[in-house]
Amino acid sequence: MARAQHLFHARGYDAVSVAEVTDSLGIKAPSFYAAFGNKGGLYRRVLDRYTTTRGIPFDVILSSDRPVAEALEALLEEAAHRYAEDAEAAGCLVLESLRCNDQEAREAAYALHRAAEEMIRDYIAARHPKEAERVTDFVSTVMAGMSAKAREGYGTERLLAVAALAGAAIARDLHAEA
Amino acid sequence: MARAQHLFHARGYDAVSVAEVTDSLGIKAPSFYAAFGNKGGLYRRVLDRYTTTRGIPFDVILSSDRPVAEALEALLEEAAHRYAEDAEAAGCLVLESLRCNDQEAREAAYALHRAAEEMIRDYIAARHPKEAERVTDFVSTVMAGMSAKAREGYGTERLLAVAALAGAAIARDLHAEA
DNA sequence: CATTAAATGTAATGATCACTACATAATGAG
DNA sequence: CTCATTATGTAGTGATCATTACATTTAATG
Repeated sequence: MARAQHLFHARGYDAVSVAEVTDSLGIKAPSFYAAFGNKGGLYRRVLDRYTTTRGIPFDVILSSDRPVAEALEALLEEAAHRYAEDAEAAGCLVLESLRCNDQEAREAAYALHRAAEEMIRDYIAARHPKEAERVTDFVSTVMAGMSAKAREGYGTERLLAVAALAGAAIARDLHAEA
Repeated sequence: MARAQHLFHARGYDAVSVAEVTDSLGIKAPSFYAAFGNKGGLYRRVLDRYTTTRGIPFDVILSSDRPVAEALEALLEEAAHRYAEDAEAAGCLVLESLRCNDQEAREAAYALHRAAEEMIRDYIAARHPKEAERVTDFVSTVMAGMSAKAREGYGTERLLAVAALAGAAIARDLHAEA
C-alpha cells in the first residue's frame, strides 16, 4: 500500500498503469484484481491511507484554543512542510487528484476535499461567521496553489514564505471586523 | 484552431484524443497530421494562440505607473475575470498544462509560465528588489490556486474576493519595508 | 483535355490500456 | 493421503491511443 501510494502521489492517477503497480508490488494482474477489485478500488484505499499518513490533520490543528488566524496560519505552515517533505511525491495527493481524468478517482478525491474545506469553514464560522466563506475560499485557494508550487519544485522555505504572507492577510482580515 | 483551443482548455491535453480533435474539426487524421505534424505540434500552436486570445496581458497590466501593489492586485483581478469567464474552459490553460502527462506539452507550458513569472519578478524588482522573490512566489501561488478553484467551479465574484485578500497582503508587505 | 501535384479518405499499424478466462500450484480440512 | 478451496501465473480480451501506408479524389497547370 505504501508503495502504491508513493507511485500515485509521485505521478498521478492517470499516469500510473496497473501494470506498473503490479510490477512494483511484485504481483501479477489477477492477484491485484483479487485484492483491490480494480484500479479505482486501490485508489480509494490509497486516498484513505493518505489522509492518515501524509494528509494534514485538520482536526488537530483547528481544534486548538489559539486565535483563529493563528490556527489558520499554522495550517498553511503545516501544508508547506508536508507538501515539500518528499520531493518525489510533492503537493497534496487529494488536491492533485482533483484534476485527473478518471471520474471515479476525481470524485473520491473531491469528497475528501469538501470534507476538509467544511472543517475549515466550520472552524472559522464558530468565531468569525461573517468572514467564514471568504477566508475559507482564500485558505483553500492558497493551499491549492502551494500544492501546485510544491510539484513545481518549491522547497519548504519558499512555501513557508508564501504561508506567512497569506497568514498575515488572514489575520488582518479577521481583525478588521472581529 | 479556436475549436481545438477550447477542447484542450476544457478537458486538458491528455484527455483530448486526436480522434476527438479531427472529429470536432471535421477532418480526417491524415489532414490533421499534414497540417500540424502531430498532437504536440497542434498544442504548441494552441498555447501560442492562448497567450494572445485568453492569456493575461502581463505587459499591459505591469507597465502602468500605478503603485506596484496596485498593479499586482489588478493582475489578480484580471486573472479572476479571465479564469471564470468561460465555465467550460475555466482556469489558465498554461497553469493547468503544467500537470499533464506528456513531457513535450508540459515543457511548452512551463516555458510560457516561466516567462510570465519573470515579467512579474522583474516588474516588482524595479521598485522593490528585496521583496521581489517572495512577492512573486506569492502572486504566482495565488494565481495557480485561483486557476485550480476556477476549474472547481468558483465564479468571478469568489475569485475576486480571493484576489482582493491577496492584494491587500501584497500591499501590506510592500509598504512595510519600502 | 491531359498531366501532375496536393489534399483527402480508407484502413491499417503497433503500442498500451484496464481487465479476465483458464490452467496450474499452493494450502487447508477431513 | 484426498479432496476442496484459495491463490497465482500464463496468456489473452477488446478498447483506445497516436500515427501512417496507400489509394482515391480534387485542383491546378500545360
